[in-house]
Amino acid sequence: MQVNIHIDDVDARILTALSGDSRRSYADVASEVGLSTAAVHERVKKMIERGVIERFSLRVDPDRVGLQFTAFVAIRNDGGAHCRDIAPRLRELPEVLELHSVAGEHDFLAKIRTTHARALEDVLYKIKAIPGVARTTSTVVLNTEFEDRPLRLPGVGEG
Amino acid sequence: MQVNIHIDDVDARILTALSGDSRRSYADVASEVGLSTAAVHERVKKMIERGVIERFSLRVDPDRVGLQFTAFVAIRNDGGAHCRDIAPRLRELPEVLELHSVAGEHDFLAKIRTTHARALEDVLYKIKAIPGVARTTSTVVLNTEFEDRPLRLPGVGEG
DNA sequence: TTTGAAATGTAGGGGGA
DNA sequence: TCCCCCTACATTTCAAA
Repeated sequence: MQVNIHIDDVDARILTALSGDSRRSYADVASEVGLSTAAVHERVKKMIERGVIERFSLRVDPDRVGLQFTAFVAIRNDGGAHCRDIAPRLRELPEVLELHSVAGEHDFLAKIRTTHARALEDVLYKIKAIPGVARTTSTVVLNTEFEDRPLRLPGVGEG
Repeated sequence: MQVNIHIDDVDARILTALSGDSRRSYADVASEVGLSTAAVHERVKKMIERGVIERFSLRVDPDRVGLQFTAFVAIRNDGGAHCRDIAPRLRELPEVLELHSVAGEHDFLAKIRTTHARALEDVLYKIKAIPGVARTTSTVVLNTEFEDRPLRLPGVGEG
């Protein structure tokens, strides 16, 4: 089954193979998907060019690099002229790992990671100081069951 | 400044260097942090052994692989005997990208990605069918401002 | 497919805390 | 003493013709 206009089934299988370990050799991936090394290399290159692959990255255990504390912070704006400027300001805070604009009661949902609870307080003060931010609602993470799982693409592994 | 017991400053700088592009050669990283290629290699190997580096991965643009729809789903359990079994059941669903046990009004917060809104409905039915799940509250993502940013470790880049 | 260039990964020796 | 770094080299992988 064709997944979409950006990638075909073979691309999807290459992405799946690499997402678990992006340092696998192309020869290794090639034997898994049934292509030559050069063909895999060519497809990876094209997926990078098309923006399908954004970058090769590294999964670090946050607990072991001093980021033991996680919280989700919902942010509501005041409906004023500053609303458009909130996201860029939040991007400046390294503790804000991800930021989503959301529908519903709040306007943004931020995933935040710090060394400890006390440090979250500092970040919240900074967020509340951003013009246009009306209020924040924090949800403290007790335990992260899982995150950053290897990719599971729709339509792969069903044939 | 020593970040913590797991890594020192040099490790932190290596992680920072690799997190933006994990395919950078060790020689390249070595010249940046002021070590030999072999020393960088050795440190990376040890960080893998100690679990600091969990894996080398790949950042894929979800919009281009058929995952255009994102939602956060808060899950409340019924306080019964099945509560311990909810997380493993949620792990079986590939659409659930991450799962956190949280304090507050709800018990779990799940980040879910599907092809479209209709597909989220299917996932929600599956979640509600899990024994112990009392109810779910979904927050639809309108736009992801940013996520999976390159690492910014506390105590790095301040010296 | 082939082939040169480059990167990886291992071994052994040396120096500083 | 112990830990870490460096040089050197064999092997593997890359990337273009």
